[in-house]
Amino acid sequence: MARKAGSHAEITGPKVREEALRLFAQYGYAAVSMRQIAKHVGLQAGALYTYTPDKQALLFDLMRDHMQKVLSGLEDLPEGGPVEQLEWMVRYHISYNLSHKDGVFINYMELRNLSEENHLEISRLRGVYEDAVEAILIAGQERGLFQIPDTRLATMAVIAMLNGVNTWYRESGRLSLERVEQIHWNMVRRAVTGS
Amino acid sequence: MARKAGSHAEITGPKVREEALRLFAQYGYAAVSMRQIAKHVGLQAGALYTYTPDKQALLFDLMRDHMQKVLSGLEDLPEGGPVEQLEWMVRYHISYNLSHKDGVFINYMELRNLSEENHLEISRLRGVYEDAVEAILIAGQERGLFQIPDTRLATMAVIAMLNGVNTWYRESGRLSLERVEQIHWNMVRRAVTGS
DNA sequence: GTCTATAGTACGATAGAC
DNA sequence: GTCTATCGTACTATAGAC
Repeated sequence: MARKAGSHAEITGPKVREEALRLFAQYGYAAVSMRQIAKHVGLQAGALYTYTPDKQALLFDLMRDHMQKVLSGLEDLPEGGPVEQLEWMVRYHISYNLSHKDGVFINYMELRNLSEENHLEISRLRGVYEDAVEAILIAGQERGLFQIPDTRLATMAVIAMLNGVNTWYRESGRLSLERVEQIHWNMVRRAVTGS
Repeated sequence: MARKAGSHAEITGPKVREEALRLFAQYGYAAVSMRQIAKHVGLQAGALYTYTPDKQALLFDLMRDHMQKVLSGLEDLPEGGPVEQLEWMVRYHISYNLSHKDGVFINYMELRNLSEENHLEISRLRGVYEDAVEAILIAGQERGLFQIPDTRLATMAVIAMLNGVNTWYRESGRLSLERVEQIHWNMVRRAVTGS
């Protein structure tokens, strides 16, 4: 297909999202201007509006895409007992988050910059993830494998602990990813089973 | 002392800080304007500069004050064994954070909006807190009370888990503060001792 | 699809009156 | 200590040319 010089929709669209994600994660949604995003993509600011109706929609799309990818990864949850499933969840959560730091970060930090409608949808998706974790804890509790006084609180505590990894882990650091996963699994296992 | 009408330094100064803290926590530093702060205090924007050299200094002062209060609370750490000290830390962390939500929140969210120099100082203060927690874990490890493969990782994991409470706890909710503290202490104890 | 140009608004910070 | 007024700059978003 013949195409005008400077027309690169298939490349430019993803690049806009990529740069926006990076810049939002680094400086925060409110602190990043459309001009700044455009500059990093190699466009004038006005041209961004070919790819997003406005700045808010750009943020929302990035956050929703992140959550949808996180949730679709849950389809690989292995069959088996709650203990095996919980270990898989711990490792999946840590490794997915570490390989998608920017997405994780904006989903944490930018909730308050969403419109009310968009906020509701992202919170809903987050709830689906929390429910998936809690379902494992409930199953283990019912079979007497776990000793958990409150499965919802335990769910939030486990997720919070695992989220913490992203704040300090460095690939060049002292501990390998496998070791970090393993130590966290040990702590989570002991926290929910007492053994 | 006679005083001009509208002169209220002793009242206005704290009120500026109070409103700034509230607004920064609610909307984010970058999204809040000096005009907005002034309006909530009952001033014109220019008058704010009687109380802070600029917006950045206002943020930094709020964050530093929060960390200094958190750290000065550590002076009440009871003498005794590592297990008793760790329980105290868990309860202190949860209850202090829940009673100073806005301060906790901006110290989490606004690090990236600090100048490099200010960022260094806040990170240093945070490090002092982390070191205090780790010292307890190290003491327990040395006495054979804890079984922790890596005390630094365990420190970060415990702090992350406890920080999570602020994201979901509501006073009007299902669980009392005491119960939340107690359940978390149980999980932390089991995570570090395996019993 | 991207550009230039711009409308309309808001920002942080300062100057000088009172 | 607070006000009014304002400087200089930056913002989101749109219009119209190519």
